[in-house]
Amino acid sequence: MFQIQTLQPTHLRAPSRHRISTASLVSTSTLTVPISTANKNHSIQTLCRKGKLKQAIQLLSDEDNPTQRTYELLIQSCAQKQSLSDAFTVHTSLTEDGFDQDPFLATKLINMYAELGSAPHARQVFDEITDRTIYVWNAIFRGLSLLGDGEEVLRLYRRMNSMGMPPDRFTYTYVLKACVVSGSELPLRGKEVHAQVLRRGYEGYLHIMTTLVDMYAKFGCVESARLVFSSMPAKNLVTWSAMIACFAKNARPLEALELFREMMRESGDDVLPNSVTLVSVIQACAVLSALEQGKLIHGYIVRKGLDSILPVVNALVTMYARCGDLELGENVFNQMDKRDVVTWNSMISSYAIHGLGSKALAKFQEMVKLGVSPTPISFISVLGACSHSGLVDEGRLLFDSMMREHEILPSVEHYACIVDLLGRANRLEEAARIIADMRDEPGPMVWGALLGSCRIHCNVDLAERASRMLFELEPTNAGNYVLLAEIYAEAKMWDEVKRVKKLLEEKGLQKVPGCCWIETKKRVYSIRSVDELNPQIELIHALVMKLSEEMMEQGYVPETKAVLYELDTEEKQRVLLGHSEKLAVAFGLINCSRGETIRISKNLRLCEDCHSFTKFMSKFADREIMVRDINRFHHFRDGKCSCGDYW
DNA sequence: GTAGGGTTAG
Repeated sequence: MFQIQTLQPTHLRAPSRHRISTASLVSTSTLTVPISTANKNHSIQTLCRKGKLKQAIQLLSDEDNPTQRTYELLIQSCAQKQSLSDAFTVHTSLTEDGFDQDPFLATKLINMYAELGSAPHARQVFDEITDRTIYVWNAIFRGLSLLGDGEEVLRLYRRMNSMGMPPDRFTYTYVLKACVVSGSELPLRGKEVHAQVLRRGYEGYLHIMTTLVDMYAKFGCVESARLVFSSMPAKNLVTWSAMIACFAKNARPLEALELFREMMRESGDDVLPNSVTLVSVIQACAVLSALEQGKLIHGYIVRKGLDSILPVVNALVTMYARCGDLELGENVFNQMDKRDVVTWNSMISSYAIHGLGSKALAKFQEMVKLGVSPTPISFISVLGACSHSGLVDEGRLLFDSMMREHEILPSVEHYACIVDLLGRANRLEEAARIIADMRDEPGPMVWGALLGSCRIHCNVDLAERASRMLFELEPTNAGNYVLLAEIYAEAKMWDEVKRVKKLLEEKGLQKVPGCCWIETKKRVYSIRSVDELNPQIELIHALVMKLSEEMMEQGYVPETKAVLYELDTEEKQRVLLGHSEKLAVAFGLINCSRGETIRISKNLRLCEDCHSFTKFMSKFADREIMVRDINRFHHFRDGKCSCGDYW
């Protein structure tokens, strides 16, 4: 446990009032003159402003009467320098000089300790100050939220309420943020705070309402976010950006783009998008595989001179790759005059989703050689790349190098990658052994990776083991039940299929419906199996049916094992024909011009039948078709797929 | 004296 006693190491210096000052005597050529207190305070402050903290502290030890302002600057300087030891020295001195009950400085100290990453020290300052002004309360809320302890913020917030201390407009923004960071069961708490905001008449405050939009967004409560957003009579750029980000991050990319257009239309020149807004718009294009839209946005970014802002350019690299145009992504990457680790990670994962494992590996090595330290995400990306390309041994070596060469402790995410890598390559037992040897609890991601591999290789025994864990760890994730049912279906264990489907039903869960997006003529369309809104839907269904029949005459054999019903083959084939990606392919054939690549993105993994259907179609209709599923890209051309049927 | 939205992966 953390030793809070270390907070005020009084041994660091003797109490100032009993000191015999030496440095306060400045030697001139002829005599020694004492510097006045005002001058010394001024000098300490100047040193702080110049970033010379050590010298400032040195001078402080000889100053008998440091002022509040002097301590304020010293505290700020410690935070800037990220020096906890200097912070202790300053804090000790401040206490000895009798400022420990000064609420102004207590606020600053709490902020400082929060920025230095020490919750216990921030907390101790808070606990020891008796005059807790709203600034002091807000500081501890801010600090603990920043450090991720939302639960504690909410506990303290309740205490503040019961003490009769009224919150102010700042309090709400911190407390709402705390709801987000603490995670568990929190939409409910967030709602309570929301209700309080309304009861106390704070609904007119832009900051608070924007924070509310963001809070609901982070919980995935898109409708609640939208309700707050719509209720706001006045909105500024941050509000619009928060709502656009909400759609982009919560699988509603079309609405993100729509809202962006609405913002441009309705607000005119009053609200012009900045880099933050555009990052979300780029992400939405990426999710949709909306290449033309993305290019338009890129053009806008260049015209506005925002093309040197790293988050923007990094998002562009990813966007082009996810839209299927890897080369454009590479161009952006190559033209950048500065890059950070995120830029490299973006490029590595771009190669990963295109199945170009060796290129990803080369980029990773180039990055390391240039002295850029890989982050945990770099490893997730490069291991993912190995996984998609079947570079099993290379992946294993990388995994082993994490700790040895880069001092990065593999997290569950990395274990999930290595399990996926081995599992896909049908080294399932080896994967299971790695799980058994893990020091930490494997967690749903790892078991999920194993179950996914069992699905590919139809390993019923291991699948049962993995899903037992998964049902316990995440009982409401429908995907796990569906995967297990598919494995049973492939093994023709129909009673088991029924049992799993019943489980799903009992829990009131539903299979996530498949959805595809396709862009043509600079517009993006969404396509679902059941879609009354699409005026062409009947035509599309009919075309899929006709094409399928014609292709079967030429040798296409429907892969019926993904169908979870015990039906005869013909009926199964009918079920498969309703899959959204086949509809999207047909939609593309009708609506995209000849010679234009049909680009589709999908919210789930591509099923095997759709994969072979699309492969066949690329030759049959002589069209290039690109499909991006949840994991990676499939580039179909002339009857073959870029994934080499390994996905 | 304090506040709101964004980059890479899964």
